[in-house]
Amino acid sequence: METEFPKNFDAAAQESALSRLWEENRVFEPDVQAGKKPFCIIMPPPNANDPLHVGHAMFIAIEDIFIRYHRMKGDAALWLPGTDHAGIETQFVFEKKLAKQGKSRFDFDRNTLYQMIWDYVRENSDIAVNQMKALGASADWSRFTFTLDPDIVALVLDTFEKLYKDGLVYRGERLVNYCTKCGTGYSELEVEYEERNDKLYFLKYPIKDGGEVVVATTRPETMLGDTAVAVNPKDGRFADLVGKTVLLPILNREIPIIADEMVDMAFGTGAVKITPAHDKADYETSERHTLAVIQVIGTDGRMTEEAGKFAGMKVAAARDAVMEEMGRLGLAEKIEAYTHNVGVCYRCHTVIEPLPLAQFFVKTRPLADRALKALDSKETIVLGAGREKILRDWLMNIKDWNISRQIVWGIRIPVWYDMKKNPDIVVGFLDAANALVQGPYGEISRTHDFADIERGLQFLRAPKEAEFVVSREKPKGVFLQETDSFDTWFSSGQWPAITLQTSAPGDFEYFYPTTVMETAYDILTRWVMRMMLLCIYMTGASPFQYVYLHGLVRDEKGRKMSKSIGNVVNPLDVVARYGADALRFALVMSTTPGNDSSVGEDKIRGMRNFVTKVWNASKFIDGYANKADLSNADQASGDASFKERLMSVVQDVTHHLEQLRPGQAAEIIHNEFWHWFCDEAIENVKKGNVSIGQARMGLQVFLKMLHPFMPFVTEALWQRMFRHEQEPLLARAQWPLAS
RNA sequence: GGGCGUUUAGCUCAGUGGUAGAGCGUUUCGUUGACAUCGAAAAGGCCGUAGGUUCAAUCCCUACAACGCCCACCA
Repeated sequence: METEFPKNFDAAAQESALSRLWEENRVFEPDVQAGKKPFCIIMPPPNANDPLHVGHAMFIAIEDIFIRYHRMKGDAALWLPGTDHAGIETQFVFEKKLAKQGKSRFDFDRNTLYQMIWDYVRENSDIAVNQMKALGASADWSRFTFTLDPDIVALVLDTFEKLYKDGLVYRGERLVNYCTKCGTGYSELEVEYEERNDKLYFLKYPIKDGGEVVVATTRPETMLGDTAVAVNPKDGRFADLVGKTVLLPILNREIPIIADEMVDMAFGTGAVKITPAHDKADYETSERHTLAVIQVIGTDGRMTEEAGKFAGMKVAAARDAVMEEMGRLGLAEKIEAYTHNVGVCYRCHTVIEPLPLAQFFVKTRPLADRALKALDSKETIVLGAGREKILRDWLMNIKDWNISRQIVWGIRIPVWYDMKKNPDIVVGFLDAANALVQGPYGEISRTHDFADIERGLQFLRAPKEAEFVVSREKPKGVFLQETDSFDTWFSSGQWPAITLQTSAPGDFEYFYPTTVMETAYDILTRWVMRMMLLCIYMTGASPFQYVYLHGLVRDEKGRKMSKSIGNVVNPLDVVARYGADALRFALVMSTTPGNDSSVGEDKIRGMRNFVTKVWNASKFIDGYANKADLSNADQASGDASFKERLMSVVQDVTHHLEQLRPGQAAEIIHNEFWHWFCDEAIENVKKGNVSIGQARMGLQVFLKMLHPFMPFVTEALWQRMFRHEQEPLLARAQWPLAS
């Protein structure tokens, strides 16, 4: 006997039981068979230890719709989940935790620190996964992958070795975007620009033969590292100065006046101080004129020994001190207010300090050309309000990718230095008393054993000429491994290829290239582009056919969600109050790729009402059908037109899902179910114009169409009303055909 | 400075070469059993501005404006 039909769908009480039902029946594992069409989405891996925010809920809703639809269609649908170690973010969070305990990362040797973070991540790593399950994500959890799984790491190292052998990885000294607060360098993509109100300082530099030249700068403290003054060769005002020598104030260093096209005659005085170590344009100029590179700012954000008496001062203090000194010398001409854009760290918004550092770079030009070809040939199609053009723009103007990060939490670069051959490599390590000892290896090794240095190793800085060996095993002899680790995106950029190579035997051959990559547009370049670069290089094929870029979720007033405004929607709170189905539908209905959407509580409540509507309509049909005598297959005058309309809805919904338009599909189902099926058709059942048999059949069709969007309530109804028929689980039922 | 996107009902957003749509909000009415987490009805839009193409433009083209994003950037 059926229990009495409950008045409402109790989402909170039933969702976990329904999840178990699906998991027990292994519904989410793809039915891999020859002849079945593969459909594969690689889940964008959330940070392993982060709780979900509403953006995650968005990708889960959209991807789950695609996956559930294709599963019902009979495709071998694989949604491959995983999490990311998120190197910098995670280490940053962990360091904050350490700071609360009055400690820092420099209190621990690398291995200890790595192990501590590992434990911390492990402790929290189920958070994201359980929350995704709570949202109904029908991913194949049996294939779950973590970026630091040993088999994944092995493949990442393979790729590095291959790139190195192919000459696509090199070690080079460049001006690296360095954040002195985070203590690591970044690629171009992690630098943001902010408008700042600063000052433009006009400094007089005496010329050796007499006279002076005035230069304008926003950073007077870097004058200590000047190695030239440049003017434009076409600038008549300075024609007779080119080739003369300037006596750099304070340090009294002799530097040349050079002519270079890079100088804008109209800006400032037309004469520019050249500081190769701390300005990108100046660095390039120095390469053209073979000028010395003198680093006066260190990675700690303080002035170096090269800065003479300013050594040890922080940059801001040094700026004041230098200007004071220049004023005393009568060489400060004037100071103007000046507004310009300053590069800042994308994460902590500290001003980025360009510093000369030897790092590993990936030569991106040849990789980008192949990615462009994949776009040209439509091997990969980008959906998202014109964002393919932005991607193309990046690919056409791409710069080499700095993949070195000065952090512990990540995959350590498999590069080794023979310390006997490279005594000038600077090492820093914790000695027996846990004190940091640092200096060139040649000197340090006189007073410390190699084994002690190796054990307590904190960091190692090799000059760009240092010889190195690429190897995942420690070579025999006195070798130390590079202490930098890979940019997190170097491993996640290989994600579609490497996960499928490790998930299950045959997966790669069957599912690669994947069908859809669905993610937020704000990581188009950081992630999607990198995946195209690396996966095409690794496999020869672009990793996905379609890129579906969803927009950012904003609050009901269109504002970005932020902790300071206090408008952050926590998806789990919403699930607890309104159910996962309501949240999913609210996020998806009427969204289009590439455009932001606003979601407030009103919308979620409205969709919860829709869930209730589905429940109640089902309840009515169930009760009505039980009373009616279905055995004599009654018919009614409106049955034919009912079926016609139903089939037309099926056709529309299917069409939009095929076209990757879940927002449109959702809107049609919503409107047709509510305003046609309920408001008209059910009323016609009451009037006898439509037979209950037809309505019951229609309900089944609607439940199937609704299932990808709101899996829980529809499965609950299916189990109650239709489970005895051929299809025991709605999640595996056959998608309706528009016939 | 270059590029891209957006502009539709009070709000948040879909959509279409041929009398404009949804949710929420508003107004009026309705508590006989699917649903008040509801139903019926209604108000509310020269579909950013100005031109052009077309028999016909909210939709295609051009220019402009506002807002947003990406990139570049003169030290």
